[in-house]
Amino acid sequence: MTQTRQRPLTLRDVSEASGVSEMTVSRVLRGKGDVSEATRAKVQAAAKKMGYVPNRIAGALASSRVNLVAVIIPSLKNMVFPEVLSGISDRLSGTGLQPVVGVTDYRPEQEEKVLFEMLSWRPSGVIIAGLEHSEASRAMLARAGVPVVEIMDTDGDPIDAAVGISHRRAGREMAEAILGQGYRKIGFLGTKMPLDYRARKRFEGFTAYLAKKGHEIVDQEFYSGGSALKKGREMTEAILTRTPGLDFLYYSNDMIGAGGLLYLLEKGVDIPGQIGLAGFNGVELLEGLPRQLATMDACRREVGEKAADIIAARCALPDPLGEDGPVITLAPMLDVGDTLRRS
Amino acid sequence: MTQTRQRPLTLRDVSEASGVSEMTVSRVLRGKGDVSEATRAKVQAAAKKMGYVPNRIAGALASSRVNLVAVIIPSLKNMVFPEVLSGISDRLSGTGLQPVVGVTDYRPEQEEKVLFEMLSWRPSGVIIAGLEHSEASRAMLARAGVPVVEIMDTDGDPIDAAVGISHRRAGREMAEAILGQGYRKIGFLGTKMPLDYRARKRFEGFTAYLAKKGHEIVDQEFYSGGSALKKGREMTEAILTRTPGLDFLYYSNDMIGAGGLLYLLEKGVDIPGQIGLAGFNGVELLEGLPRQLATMDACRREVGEKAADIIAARCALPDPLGEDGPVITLAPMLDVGDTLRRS
DNA sequence: ATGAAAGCGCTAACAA
DNA sequence: TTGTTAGCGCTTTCAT
Repeated sequence: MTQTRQRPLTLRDVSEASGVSEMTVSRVLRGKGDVSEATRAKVQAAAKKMGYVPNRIAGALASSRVNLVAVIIPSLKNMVFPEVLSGISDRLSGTGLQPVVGVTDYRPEQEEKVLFEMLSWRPSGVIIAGLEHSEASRAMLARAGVPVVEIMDTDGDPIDAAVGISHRRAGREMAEAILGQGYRKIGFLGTKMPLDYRARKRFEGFTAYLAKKGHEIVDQEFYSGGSALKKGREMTEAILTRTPGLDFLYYSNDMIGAGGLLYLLEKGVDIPGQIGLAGFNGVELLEGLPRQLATMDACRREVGEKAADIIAARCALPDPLGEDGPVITLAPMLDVGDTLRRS
Repeated sequence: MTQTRQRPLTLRDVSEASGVSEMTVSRVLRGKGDVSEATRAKVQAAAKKMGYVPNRIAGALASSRVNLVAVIIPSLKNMVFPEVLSGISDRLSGTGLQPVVGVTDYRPEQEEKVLFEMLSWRPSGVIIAGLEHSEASRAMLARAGVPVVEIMDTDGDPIDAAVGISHRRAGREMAEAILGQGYRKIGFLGTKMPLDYRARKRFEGFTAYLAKKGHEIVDQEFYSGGSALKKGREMTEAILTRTPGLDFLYYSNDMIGAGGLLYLLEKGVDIPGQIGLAGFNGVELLEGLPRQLATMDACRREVGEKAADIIAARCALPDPLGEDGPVITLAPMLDVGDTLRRS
């Protein structure tokens, strides 16, 4: 490694190299204020030649402005959050704001740590998954003095703004569709995740609707860890061995649903005649399966986009905290695919 | 939103609230230096009650120490980088270092921008995917004055340290295995990504070995965008329609390979008798498929772990740039699965 | 064990 | 259009 320089360059170095005052160099590099074309060119040439990289730490401290948006999500491993992220970064690009991602692993203590860590960099805004946070986290968010958007869920009390779907409603609508097609002996397969509040809300909405119509879930199966596709197979086999009469399987996510679908097709089960299936999320993967699994789209990209828009808009305001942000409830879209219609 | 406070709290606020000098408060909060138990307790109580969040910007400026490691990767959308990331953050946790992720979308200009942006926060180290960077990027990395680890690939010239596999060798070994099983009419299916150097190196290694043995690829098919699983189906159909005699399909990633596998099984093709298949990456998903697709593991998790270890170790050194870091070449592991043996 | 002073590299505000 | 001065909120260093 050709170590060109131990000490990073400062504005002063550029100033000396170009014979222009630090202040003017700063102006050129930020594109603010009036600078003559000649000076501008001279400074830019010098900065570029030296390979000057500004020190945002100093800049941020001096201006008390940080172009960072903290994005706090539970996981990167399941395709849903990367899509949200991509919605966020698309909309943020061009606003001068930059997303910075923190991952909580669905653990509240971890969320607290990550949040503290990120807030200590004084970001311009926070986008955080879910409405359930520890007391300490809620307090930090409320005091942070920046716009906060809670995403993915609107069943609850936002601290500030929120963008998402109602998972209770998603569960309810799925139940409605399933009963509507005449399925009655319904099994549920999900994650063993007491802290995945959104999965739980879907489950609640689902069972509540069944109950209202005088039905209930006949059997259920939970898993944790491992390859979701494989777990979907195994759970499907397990639940059908235990309760052979089931005519519908509702999976808490598309990946395990896809595993179940592949398993049942191999077994030669008539889908959706003998058994109907549905998942949740609307992941792209489904398009390549032998049958299109019924699912419900959580509008992940759109959630990210809208959240980013809210942050960007409020950061542009003179008083970003003038009033609470909006609560935007998107409508989850049922896609019956090939596995949820008996007609 | 109950806006408790407009101005974030400072050390001074905690100092006043606890009746202890700023300096001592700082010592308590950082756990450095000798502070009496009584003072410590008093300060901690005050800070906690007020909900003080330290200002790292000021801290970093004053100490010229930043506990951030910049991690720059091409994409979050394909399961490979999330695994690398999780390896990184596991190993970094406990060292006091925090990963910060930037995404380049396989675009060199974007890489340059992201890198500049991250370096402007003066991170303690950089982990960046690939060995191919623009001149400007290489210059920035070389001048950054911090350890740099280039990951995923070791076929080339690292700036400083590197951890990865040889993709040429991965391609070569796959070719060897395929020819070894007697397959001769080989088709290649990949991404239309001139900037995915690693995919290209695998391809080169693959074709070079075939050539050495007097063979060559009979047909090929490329795609871009869309659901990889679905594209895998479509490409497989396309290539076999055009060139029906193929007896092996080598896919540049497991996802399109999985799509091809599902397609061929549906068509009733004898796998691996009539046609053999192989992908690349060793993704978890494969475990749930009807047949285990042959693949080659890129050791993603391990790459992340080793890269993080290198950074952590060198950051702990008095002179992190004393000498160039190591180049660690991991051995890609061939997994023949169920689709690459005729025996 | 605690405090006081100086300054990290930049930018806001003002002066020229 | 350009330069000067005074901090931003912390930590370093040195004194007590």
